[in-house]
Amino acid sequence: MSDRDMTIRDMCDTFGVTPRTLRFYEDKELLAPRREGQKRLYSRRDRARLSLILRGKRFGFSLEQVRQLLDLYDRGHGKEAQLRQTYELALERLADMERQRAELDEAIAELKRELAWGAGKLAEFARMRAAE
Amino acid sequence: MSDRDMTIRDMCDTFGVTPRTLRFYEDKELLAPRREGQKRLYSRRDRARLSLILRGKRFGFSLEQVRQLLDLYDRGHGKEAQLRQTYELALERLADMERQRAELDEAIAELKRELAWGAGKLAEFARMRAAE
DNA sequence: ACGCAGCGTTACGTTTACGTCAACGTCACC
DNA sequence: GGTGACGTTGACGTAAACGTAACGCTGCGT
Repeated sequence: MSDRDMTIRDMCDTFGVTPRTLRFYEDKELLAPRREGQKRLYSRRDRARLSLILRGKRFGFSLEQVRQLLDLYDRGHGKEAQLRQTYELALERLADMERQRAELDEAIAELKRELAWGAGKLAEFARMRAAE
Repeated sequence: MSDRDMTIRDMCDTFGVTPRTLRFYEDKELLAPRREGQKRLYSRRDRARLSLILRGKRFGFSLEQVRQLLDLYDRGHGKEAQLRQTYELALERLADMERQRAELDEAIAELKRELAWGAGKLAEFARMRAAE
């Protein structure tokens, strides 16, 4: 039952997305579920792709980048050149993410300093109340 | 000369923003420079506010949140209650930022694992070429 | 047979933080 | 008295990733 086709609702429940999102991804050519009459049917392969899409988003890839990666993956099934391209792109992304983390760390440190200052001020108020 | 009013261009050069940005902030009531005829003149106080705005942005506050903080700051000049509110808000932001960093770390680790896998595959290709 | 839940398409709305003209004013300078 | 350089307002455009109607078809339960 785990490898049967799923309806759009099943997919939404499984992956925590809305129908609109799935149709949107389809529109962007990230997904291409089978049709049975009007209804969309998502195969195991579609589910694998959706997993990759969502993972890509967690990594901060844009949908467009994800699409390129999926295309590469599809077309270059194990072919070295394609893998290398994917690899390079991921490396760049990693660099981006580490830059982001550095900035975030910096901002966190700065904010903590401000908070320490504020805490000091508040403690001052507390002492004033106590001394009165 | 450091505490004289500045023109919009001076501001842009000093803070690395565009005129459009300054007008936009004014529109959003984040800034309210004096006018001399038509021209905007930014006082030392305006510059201080802009610093705070940009710092807030680095912290991930939205402009709307920044506006609220500036209002609090203005109206509650040193009054404990206002300071406390600002403090609380900053604490929440800090929590957000640390959550973000945790997610980012997680994503980085995951991406690194994928990269390691890719590197392995690429090494395999290299070995194949060497063995031929 | 009736009604409604659920899926479908199409198309416009939303959010944030500005960018990008367009059309005009004004000031110094040559 | 042009010619730029810089300033102004106003309005529309942009990006991403969907949300939100609006309206129709269809199957299912009663």
